[in-house]
Amino acid sequence: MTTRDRILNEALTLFAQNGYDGTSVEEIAEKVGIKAPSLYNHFKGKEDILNALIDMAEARYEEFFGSDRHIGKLPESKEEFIQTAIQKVSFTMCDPMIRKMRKFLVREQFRNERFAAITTKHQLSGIQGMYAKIIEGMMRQGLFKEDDPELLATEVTAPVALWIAKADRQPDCEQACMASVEKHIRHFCDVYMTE
Amino acid sequence: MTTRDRILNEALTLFAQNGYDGTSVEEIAEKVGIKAPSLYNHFKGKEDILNALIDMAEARYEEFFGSDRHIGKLPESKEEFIQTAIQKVSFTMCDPMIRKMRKFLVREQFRNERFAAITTKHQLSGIQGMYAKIIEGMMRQGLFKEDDPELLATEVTAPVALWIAKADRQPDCEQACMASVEKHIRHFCDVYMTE
DNA sequence: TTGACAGACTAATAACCATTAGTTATACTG
DNA sequence: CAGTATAACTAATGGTTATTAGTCTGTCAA
Repeated sequence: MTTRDRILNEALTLFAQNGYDGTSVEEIAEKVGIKAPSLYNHFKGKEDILNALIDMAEARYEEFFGSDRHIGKLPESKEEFIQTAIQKVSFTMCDPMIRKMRKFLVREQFRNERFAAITTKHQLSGIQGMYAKIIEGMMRQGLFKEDDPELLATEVTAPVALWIAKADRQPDCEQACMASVEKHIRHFCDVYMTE
Repeated sequence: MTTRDRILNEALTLFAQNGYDGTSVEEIAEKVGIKAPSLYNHFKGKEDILNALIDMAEARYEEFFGSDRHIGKLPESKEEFIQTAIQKVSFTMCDPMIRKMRKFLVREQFRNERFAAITTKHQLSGIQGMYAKIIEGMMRQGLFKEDDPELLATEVTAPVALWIAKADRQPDCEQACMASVEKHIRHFCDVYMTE
């Protein structure tokens, strides 16, 4: 792993923990194991690190939500839909790297329009669009009752987003949050799926 | 309005705009119209202001979500439920003071357990509990189909919370957000209410 | 009128922070 | 081996920040 990558990594950790303004260049350098001025061999300055991180985040979400590849094959039963969904949520909630990205974004979302747009894509339009496609596909196969896929996507994903946010704030209730998520998804399927 | 209150007011505005670490004591004093050192006649220091603000927020949410008074009389028809809900959302979304409080809280939610708990109360448990009571009451009157009131409360409030958050980031799409909210609430009522 | 007090001011301090300049050592490349 | 680029270091600069000490002014009660 290159020094540049290690800097980005430690910066993300600290920004997620204490925010951009709450983190000093010296802190970052210390975590990397170099002196602060050496950091200027890799980045033009503190803000340059921030921009590199938001570039990363944008690329990641673009790749994840933009292509249809991540949708994979459509679930073929109610139980498969539920299991797939829960697994995705559990991963998203607990994976340390994704959690750091998310906290970083939540903290800095008001910094400028670009941060705002990426946050919206991540929290709302991205996941919603992805699930809209899945639900639309399953509707065509008769697994979901006829309805507006976009609306259903919002209704299933929004509560999950709030519970994930709660788990980010209070990591000790991850299990409780996952239980709520499962209960919610099962209820959603009971209402909107066929049979 | 006392100087102390003006300090709190301007501090909240700046904290919501630029965050706690992004705001200097001098900026606050300048907005109030006094010099920075004079501010120490009213507060022990910068962090003291922060704590006073979070005290305010906690008291406010405690009063708002704790008592049953704010629920008022239960809506007696589908349309009344929808109109009441939309009006509440519109007010919450647009009122400048509430918006500042919300942005302040979102920015500082990771500061410590207290901030985290208050944020959760505001974003999740508070509003959800309030709507659970309303829906439960309306269920008893036969306006809602028999179901778990807590689950329904989450399903109706969570998407709204995300759209309000989006409007906080991108105030130019308040109208679009309100339109989405209305569409969502109407759909929710079509699915879960009787008739 | 006097005295107390709240609350503003000026001035100063000590810490911290991002950044720059200049130097040195190590590791490839011809 | 020579030369060059990379990337680390030390030291210093300029600016900002929170905070404190001490002083001055106006207001109200005795």
